[in-house]
Amino acid sequence: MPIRINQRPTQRQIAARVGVSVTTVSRILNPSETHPERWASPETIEAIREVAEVLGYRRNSLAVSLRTSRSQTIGVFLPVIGDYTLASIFAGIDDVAREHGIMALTASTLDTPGLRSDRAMNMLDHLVDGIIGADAHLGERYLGGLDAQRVPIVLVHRRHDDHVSVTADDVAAGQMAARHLISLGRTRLAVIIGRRYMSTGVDRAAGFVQTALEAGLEEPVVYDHGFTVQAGREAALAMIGRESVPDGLFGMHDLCVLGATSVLRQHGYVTGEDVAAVGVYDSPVAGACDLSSIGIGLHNMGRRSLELLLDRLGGSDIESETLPVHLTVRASSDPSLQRTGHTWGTMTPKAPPTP
Amino acid sequence: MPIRINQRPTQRQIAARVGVSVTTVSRILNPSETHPERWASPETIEAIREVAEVLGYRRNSLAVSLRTSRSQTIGVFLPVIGDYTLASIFAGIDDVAREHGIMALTASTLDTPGLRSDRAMNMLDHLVDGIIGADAHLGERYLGGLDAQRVPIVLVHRRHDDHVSVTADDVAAGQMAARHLISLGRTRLAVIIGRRYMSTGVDRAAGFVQTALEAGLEEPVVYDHGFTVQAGREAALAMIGRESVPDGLFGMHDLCVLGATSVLRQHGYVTGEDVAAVGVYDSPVAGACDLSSIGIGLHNMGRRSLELLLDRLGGSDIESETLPVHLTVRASSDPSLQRTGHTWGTMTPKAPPTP
DNA sequence: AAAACTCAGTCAATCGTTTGCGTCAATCCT
DNA sequence: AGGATTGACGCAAACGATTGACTGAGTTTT
Repeated sequence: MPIRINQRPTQRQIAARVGVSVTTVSRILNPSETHPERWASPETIEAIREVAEVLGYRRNSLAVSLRTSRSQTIGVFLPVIGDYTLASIFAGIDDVAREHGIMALTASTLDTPGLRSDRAMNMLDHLVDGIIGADAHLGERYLGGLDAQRVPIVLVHRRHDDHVSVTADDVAAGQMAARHLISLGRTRLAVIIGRRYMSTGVDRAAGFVQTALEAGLEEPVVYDHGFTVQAGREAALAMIGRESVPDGLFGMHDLCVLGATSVLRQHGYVTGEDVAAVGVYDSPVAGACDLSSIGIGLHNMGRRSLELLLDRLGGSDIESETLPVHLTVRASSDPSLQRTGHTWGTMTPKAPPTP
Repeated sequence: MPIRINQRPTQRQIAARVGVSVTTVSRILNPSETHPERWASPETIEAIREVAEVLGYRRNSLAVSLRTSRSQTIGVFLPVIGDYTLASIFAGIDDVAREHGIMALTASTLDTPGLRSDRAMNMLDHLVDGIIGADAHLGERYLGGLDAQRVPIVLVHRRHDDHVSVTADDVAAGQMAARHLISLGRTRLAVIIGRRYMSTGVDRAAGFVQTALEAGLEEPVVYDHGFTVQAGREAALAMIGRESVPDGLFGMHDLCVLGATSVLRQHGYVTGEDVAAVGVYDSPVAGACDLSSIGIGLHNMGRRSLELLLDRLGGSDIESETLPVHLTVRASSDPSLQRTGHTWGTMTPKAPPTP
């Protein structure tokens, strides 16, 4: 008896084997929640279940989607994939997707709106039930071309007035960073904000600058070179070029702070002493490099975004959420803390292993 | 004239507007490569094109897939998402996918074979045309349960005898690391390999150990705590616990090396001097932290994996590929190089900004 | 004993495309 | 002039599942 030769078994085959109609098979194999009626006798049910089992039946999601116009699929837009931050958010999304048997179609859009539209079209062709966007730009409609298709959209990480979003409390993060630096006696502050279209950096800078001004400091200098290591390097070079190296630096991503401090260090500015540095995301490297950082529950942020989208798809009204942030102080801002990190070849005396 | 009210326009609507059959519409709107015959008069073609345009027609990929049993969709399995390495590979895959109008369904499997099978089932329900797996385990069949469904599989990053794979030349990477450390006069070597089921770590360790032995050194100690920062910390603690801190350390991931050196540093072993450290992947943090590292073209690796899969789907025979690796030496292994990295609060004299 | 009500199903349409096989006129060939 | 070819299309059956409407036998109600 050939169980499955090449093709996947279908309901029709089960129906034939059991001697009922596909209707009955369909009704038994996935009882609708709304009408959980008994559509068949216990024996028939048993028979269908058994044949399905032995044949290794699995429903064809595509056929279901076509019929029901619900694809159990969502689209996820990431500005870049390959970055810890976005990938972590996606991990949270993936988590919830798995729990709900949903598939995620992913596309990285490189923060290029044109690319985003193209890929959105592509996704809609696959009838995604909803979209999660991590690549919103301030001052520019998010997927404006998709108005006609009313597919629910939830933004994550970056906010935009047009849509519900799940973001960190970025303003609070900025305030927190500024207060921390000020409490350490730092007076000449600077902030690397990523790009001007990213609400994350903009909001953090807003809180940062506001707090600095309220404390009577000069207005912090804002650098918008990006959020990568390389961007941090460029920002640092700019600081050096304009001969205004800050004594307190806040960067919107651990990586750009590391990039910046590496260049500053090259020019003689010792991190933790000459310049206190604070990053964001509290990524693993921050821990390994003794970088003070403001942690954001990225994984949870991803989770919430899909949970909200699912609520929305379930018919509920949803509202934007703001997640709390917290600061972890390390030696990069407070040199009194033990340094564990990458102090390659310093003159620090070697200690014996602690017992 | 209502252009599209709520539903997406269909071929039927176009057919009705133009006054032809859906057959003709279908044939015009996507001429089959095999039979590029003229199915309609120039005027009809023009009319169909125009109506399609004005209605904003887009074909329903699901319906197409159902009919043709080709979904233009692939499944991608990642062990973890949120890691630079895997995310970069995925970025390469995503690139090719975009170029070919293919959608990628992603699932992270946390290196748990059961989870992988479950999600594979899910993907097959969506009729993925093929699968790319970055989470193969040595000594364990990869997706063995999927034999009946003969869906093409290409492995990436980690190899496995059962399938074609695109990997880095991991053995060479290990040899390269060992030779480098040996050339620096290091004699007590150790290697952090990730987990024993990862061909990456195992192969790198093989090359590393072999080279060390050939050079007449003692056999390097192997640590298999994992590849994360935390794993590196644990490995370092193990080294200290067994009182055999190496003077040359090779770790299979920049992050675990950073984790390890941070702990070692805490115990007085200065990176670059007491212990020369080399990582893998040459990630941005390696640059920022002056970590010597063996770079692998991860993005390209991802690209090649999907390109191979597509070749396979196109009917070609495909073979495994091995990509070259290259070492970038920085201060973590060679202290004579300029240190730029995160030397928080050292006593290095401050230099004036270079002009 | 007729009406009403379950139970255990079936029928057939539908989702949006694709595609092998016609068809019907006009034109071409010899 | 009669057969063959070509151009321009249409029919209808898939693909695999869902679902509102219906049926026919048995049981209960009044």
